[in-house]
This record gives sequence, structure tokens and C-alpha cells, in this order.
Amino acid sequence: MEIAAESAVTHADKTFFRLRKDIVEGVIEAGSKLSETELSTKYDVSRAVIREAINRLTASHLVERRANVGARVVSLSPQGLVELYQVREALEGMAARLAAQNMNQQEIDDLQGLLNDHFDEVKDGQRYYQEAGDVDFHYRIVLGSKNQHLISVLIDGIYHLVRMYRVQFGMAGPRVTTAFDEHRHIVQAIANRDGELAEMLMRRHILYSKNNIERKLLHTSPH
Amino acid sequence: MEIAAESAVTHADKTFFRLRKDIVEGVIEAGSKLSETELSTKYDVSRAVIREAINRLTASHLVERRANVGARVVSLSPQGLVELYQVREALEGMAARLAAQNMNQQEIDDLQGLLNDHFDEVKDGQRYYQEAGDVDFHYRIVLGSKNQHLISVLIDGIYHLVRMYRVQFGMAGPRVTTAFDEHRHIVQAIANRDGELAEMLMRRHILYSKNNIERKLLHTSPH
DNA sequence: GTTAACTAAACTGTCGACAATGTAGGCGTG
DNA sequence: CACGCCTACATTGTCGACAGTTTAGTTAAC
Repeated sequence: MEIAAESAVTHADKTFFRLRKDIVEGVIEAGSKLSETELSTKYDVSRAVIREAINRLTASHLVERRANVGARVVSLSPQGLVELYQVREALEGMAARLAAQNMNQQEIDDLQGLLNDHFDEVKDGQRYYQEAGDVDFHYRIVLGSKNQHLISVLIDGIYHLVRMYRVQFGMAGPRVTTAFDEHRHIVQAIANRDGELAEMLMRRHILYSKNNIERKLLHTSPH
Repeated sequence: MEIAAESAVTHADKTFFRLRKDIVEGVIEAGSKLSETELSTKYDVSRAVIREAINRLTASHLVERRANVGARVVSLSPQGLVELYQVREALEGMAARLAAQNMNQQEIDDLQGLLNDHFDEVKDGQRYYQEAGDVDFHYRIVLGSKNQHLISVLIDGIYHLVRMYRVQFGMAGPRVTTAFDEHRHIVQAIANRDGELAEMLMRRHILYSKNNIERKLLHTSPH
């Protein structure tokens, strides 16, 4: 699932990844306080390591920190989700535009291949698609932009928050076949080297996805 | 110049701001190594404080770090500048769109007022405009988006890098009156609550600005 | 009973020392 | 002379202890 297996060489790295996982998956509750001493005993490392991990989480917008008070896991809210998707729309739209310029033929072919695999899955009625497949698709386009800023802001930052919303608000649902068609059109535009269209389609795709999630939010109790 | 004077309560805060200033303004050379021990004696704080400051700079993309090796100030390159402006275009375009939705009448009036002040300056032929005025204009629109992610990514991150490029490649130059007209049109679109147009105009504005800077880069030796 | 000042506990911020890792220079070998 | 190994040094990573700040609880005054 991870494109390039993130290699954790230092203790702070490992602790950062563990903490992030626990936060994204809700093992550590959204909005809860992160006590440095408590975590340091729990993960069996010194407070300095915990502090560094927390600082990195703060940079990813998964944690908020106040001087002399402490760090809390961010709280999730419909408002926050909307804002997140607005940023996603802007950045991934640009990523699609740049991908149409900068992906080489091999990468485009691979993307087509990925799509075909998805098609088989959708045909077989597998639910599996949504999570891993969707993530993979978006990753490739972002990486295809070849824009280092775009890549790091999305992959190191925003995507983890998106996944946190998905997991904790329990989105798995449908929109599978619809989303598949949207993906197909985006790849088509990229293959045609039409950046303008690719951006437009990607923005629509994310907008629809947002609306879909929002709709669910109103039907399930946001808790 | 700073919208809200950033209040540094802790030593790490102050050191972070001092370091950031020195990096952006080139006092610490782009691409140079940041030695923890050296900085800790120079700024007269412990290494722990320096480490925290460096970590935050890493989050702002002003510094790059490799485990067990150390941190370096980022290197500036035409390529990097282009990528930066692509991200800016996407994010500030979205900011303008949202500002048209979310700014209240008072904020729009103030923005108009700011523009009038600029007009007087431009009329008097002041060069002053470009730096402070331009920054102020863009800040207000970003803040007007009321989108917390957008605000922090741009203001805490990207803008400092932009300024670093401006300072170190020595951009001061013209484009004053032209840019002024572009600003005027953007405000007009926001006042009309036309988010679509505001986004388009902002994107053009930034694109022109990028082209202008790129043109200069080819004429001055980038060193 | 309510408010305010004080006190103590718990937590974060900072420090100096030690451990682990990377780096450069010298040495020997082919 | 070139290459690789080994040693000594410099730098980053990690730790435990202390200092400073916030917070909650208690007491006293009105």
C-alpha cells in the first residue's frame, strides 16, 4: 500500500510512524490529549523521542500543540472535512495537470494497467477497490506530477488526515463503479496530454467524493 | 508586515524565528550545513532547542534533514522556483475562490481601502509597493478564505520560501503598475462574489508573476 | 455560598552527558 | 599507485535530571 516503504532508521522515526498509525486508525482518540510522560512509558522510549515524534505530527496537522500546555490529537468535524477537501481539490487538480505534462509513457501505461485491474475487481463486485485501489490511483498521479512540494504536502500530510476521516467516520461504501469511470476519464486525459482537462476532471472527481462523504455524514451520527 | 505578530513564548520559538529569518535573508547561505553544536553556541541555547527549531524549519521546507547526517538549508534553483509557484497557483487560486464566498463586507471594504492606498503609492512612483504591499494583499485574501489548512500551508510554509527566492535572487523590480491592475480586478471579482472568476484571475496573476521572475533569472547569473 | 489568593502536584521546557552513527585520514597490502 | 581496511574524530541520537509554567484543589475572607 505504501508506495515506497518508509524506512525508519531512528527511534524517533519508528515512534512517529507508530503514533501516526494509532492516531489515524483511532486507537488514540481524536481530540484526546497526548501526555509526553505517559507515551514515553507506553512506547518505552525517552521523552525526547516522544517530543520529536509529536513535533512531526504537528507538522502533518494531525496534532495541535500549545506552548506549556501540551499536544492534542486534532478534532474531526464536518467543517474540517470540507476544508480538507477544498485543499485536496486545488492540489490534486494541479497534480493531474502536471502529470499530463510530466509522466512518461511507461508510467502512463502502468496507470492504464492499474485501471484494468480495477475494472476486473469492479466487475467481480469486489468492495476491496475503494480503499487500496483508490489510494494507489491518486498516489501515482501525484507522483507523476514530479513536483516535490506537491508530493510531500499531499503524501506526507493531507492523505493521512483524509484516511483518518475515512476510517473514523466509517466510509467504505459504494460510489465504486462511478468513481471508476471518473478515474478512467482522468487517465484518458493524461494519455492525451491534455493537462487542462485532466485538472478539471480531477477537481470534479474530488468534489463528488466530498459530496458523497458529506451526505453520509448527515445520515450517520457524527461521533 | 506580519499580520499577527507571532508571539514567541519559548526559547525554541525565538530560536526558530531567528533561524528562519537568517535563512530567508541569506545570512545563512542556501545549501549550507546546519551544525547543531555550532548553532547552539552561536545562539546560546542548548542543542535540544536548536534541534526543535531545525525540525520546525524542516516542516516549512526551508531545511532538509537526513538521519544521522544532519540538516542543510535547501538549495535554490530555477526548477524549485517553478515548482513552488505551481503550488502557489493552485492554493492561492482556491483561496481567492473561497474568499469570494467567505469574506464579510467589512473585510472586502478594507481590501478595497488597501488597494486605494497602493494606488496613491503607485501614482507617486514609489517602489515600496512591491514588497510589503503585495504581501499584505495576498495575506488578506488567504486569510479571507477562512480555510485553516490553506492559511497555514501558505503563511507558515510557502510564503517564507517565496520570500527567500525573492531576497536571494534579488527581485525587486517593476511589474508594479501591471500587478496593481491585476489586484484591482481580483478585488472586483471578490466584491461581486464571483469565486470562479476570482480564482481564474488569481491564477493568472501568479502565473504572470512567475514568468516575470523566470525571465529575470535568465538574465542575471543565478548565484 | 461565592470569590480570591495560595499551595502543591503534574506537566512541559531546557539542559548537559553519554551512546551510536557517520566521516576522514593513515596504514598496509596487492 | 590504487584499493580497502582500520582507527580516531566529529556529529547526531537518546537519555535522565532539573527548571519553569500551568492547573487543580484548599483555605480564608467577605
